[in-house]
Amino acid sequence: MLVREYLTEQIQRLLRETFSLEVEDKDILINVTRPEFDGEYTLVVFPLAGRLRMNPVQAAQSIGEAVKAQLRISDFNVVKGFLNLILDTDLWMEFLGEVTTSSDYGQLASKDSTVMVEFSSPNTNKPLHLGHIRNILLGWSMYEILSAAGYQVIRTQIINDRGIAICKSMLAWQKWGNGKTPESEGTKGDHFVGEFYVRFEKELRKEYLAWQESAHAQEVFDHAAKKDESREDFFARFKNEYFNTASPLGTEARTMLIQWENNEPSVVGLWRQMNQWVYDGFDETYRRLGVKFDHIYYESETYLLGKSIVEDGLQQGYFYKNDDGSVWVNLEENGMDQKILQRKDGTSVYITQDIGTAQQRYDDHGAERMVYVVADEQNYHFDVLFAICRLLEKPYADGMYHLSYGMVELPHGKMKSREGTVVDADDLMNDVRAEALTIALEKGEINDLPEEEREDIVGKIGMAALKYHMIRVQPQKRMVFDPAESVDMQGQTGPYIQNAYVRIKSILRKNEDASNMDFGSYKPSGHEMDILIHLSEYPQEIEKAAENYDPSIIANYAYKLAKLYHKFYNEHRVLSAESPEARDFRLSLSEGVARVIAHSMNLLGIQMPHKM
RNA sequence: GGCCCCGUAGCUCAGCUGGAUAGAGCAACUGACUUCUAAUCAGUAGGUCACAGGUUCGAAUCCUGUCGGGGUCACCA
Repeated sequence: MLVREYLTEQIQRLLRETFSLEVEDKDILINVTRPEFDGEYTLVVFPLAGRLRMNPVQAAQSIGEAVKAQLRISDFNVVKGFLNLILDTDLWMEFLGEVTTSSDYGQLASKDSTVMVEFSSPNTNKPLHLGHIRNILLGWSMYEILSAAGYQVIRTQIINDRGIAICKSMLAWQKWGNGKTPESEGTKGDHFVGEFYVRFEKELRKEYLAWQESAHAQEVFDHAAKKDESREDFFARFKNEYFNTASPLGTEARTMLIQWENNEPSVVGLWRQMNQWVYDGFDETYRRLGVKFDHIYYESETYLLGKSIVEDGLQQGYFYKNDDGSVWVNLEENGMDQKILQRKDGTSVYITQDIGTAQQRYDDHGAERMVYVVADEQNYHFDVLFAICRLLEKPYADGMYHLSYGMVELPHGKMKSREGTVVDADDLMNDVRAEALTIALEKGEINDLPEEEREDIVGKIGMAALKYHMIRVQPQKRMVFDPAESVDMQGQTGPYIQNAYVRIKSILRKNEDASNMDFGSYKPSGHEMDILIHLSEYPQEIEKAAENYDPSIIANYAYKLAKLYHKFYNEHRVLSAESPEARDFRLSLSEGVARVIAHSMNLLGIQMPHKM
């Protein structure tokens, strides 16, 4: 018995049969009744009144009478054009029975459609940081939410394992690594490689500064600087060009890239080795975050397919060749610019791999939709990518969606690796865990548990705090993250929601008589009704979160449910209720809340502890 | 400058596919643990929903413009 579904269908039928009015689902606007009025659900009659040729109050009154006579509605009242409905208690009890017994409340009917979700997608030259965490959490919860909404979902990532960046780390390791390995240094592989990337950048900067004192640099400055431009501004702007032209280190790195593309065994061997170190490190971080992938794509394996699609597009006249031999696409008709797809030397650019990867994925899995979880700084990139796929009339073009999210910033501004202000993912997880441990020890509830169990609980609490903190904000909003204040554990937080669950589990553990539940003619209180109503909203919220690609909807839903339960808990006794019927009802209600809390939090990748 | 996103309480955010008197948390203050876990609850205080027009029975929500913040407009990824 899905309450909202029942109301919508039945009112639609009733309007047709009793009022000869044919209306669509979407014209039946049903809200949860505001607390200051009597009722559980409210039909907004304004849109219907005109079509019934009545004023809103009359219309609401006559619909109310019909509804009361024909449906499982015990009473109604009319306020202006709002028809407030009071449903039969036994309908609610039936609903509660379903929540507590069926194993799949919150699992929507299969939609028989495959969706692919791409997330994380790191570069292989640096460890994961705060920004990746937001990405990974969004991607993971979209996977869970879409699955609950009835889709077949494939989790994927693209690993940018080739290009100049990884060559920088490789070169630095060759030059200054002295044969060290993550094992020899006892360092996590991704951090190990990241250090060499940083080392390279440091040496490059040193080299660049020295070069700026040379006669050659003076010459370049005299020629290329804008009028009134300071040396400082000019050389800041010139950095990339320096790397690509005058820099000895740059030359070495580029040479390495060419050797890689030519499959030079020594270079490819080193590349494999360093990437493997990174993957081992990433795997550990993913494990701690509780995420997995079904299919991992590597840029090194798809960029050639991208290049061949570009070639085909050129043959078929979708793209054009410039005088210098570079290949372009003109998207001006779509309100975008012209975009390069292949350099004049025939090498591919960033977007090429995405073109190839999309095709590869469609061939592999036939997904009708592909969701890309990528920061909003790449909005334009994805507009262009999707436009190109439409231009090429790819069958998957219309199912592509960019789940764009705002950057995570620190109180002082953006994270900058150069200034050492990057918040490392592993460090952050350690911090929140430590904070959770401190609070748990103060409370003392879990002090007597075995070490292993305690670790498990503290880990769940810390991760809940971190994950909830990041998911509760709508994706498109950028967020400021203050590592100094770490993450709260009180108020609207993950642990607050876990606490409601733990309280319920504690009650259920103490309940020895879990045999037949008999609610008799128990009439739920206002607080209890609020919980029932909110429980009944759950399927719709999942649908909404899936349609809008917005996990924050579930985060807010779960919080409200926990809040309602805490409130109820403080005002009602469960085990020592005033009657056996009340006790049975409250035990059931608690059980239902625990199930839905666990289910909804699982959609966010958050696990429940049994004690805290 | 063009295009995109954001602007709601001191701070962090809900509410936005038009509905009733705009809601939470944090911070501040006041209460509630011999009573199923106080990581909780109850209360006080806090608002020109950035601004100005428009659309209509009704606008925080939709449209237009303005202002403020961010992103992007690379043969970087």
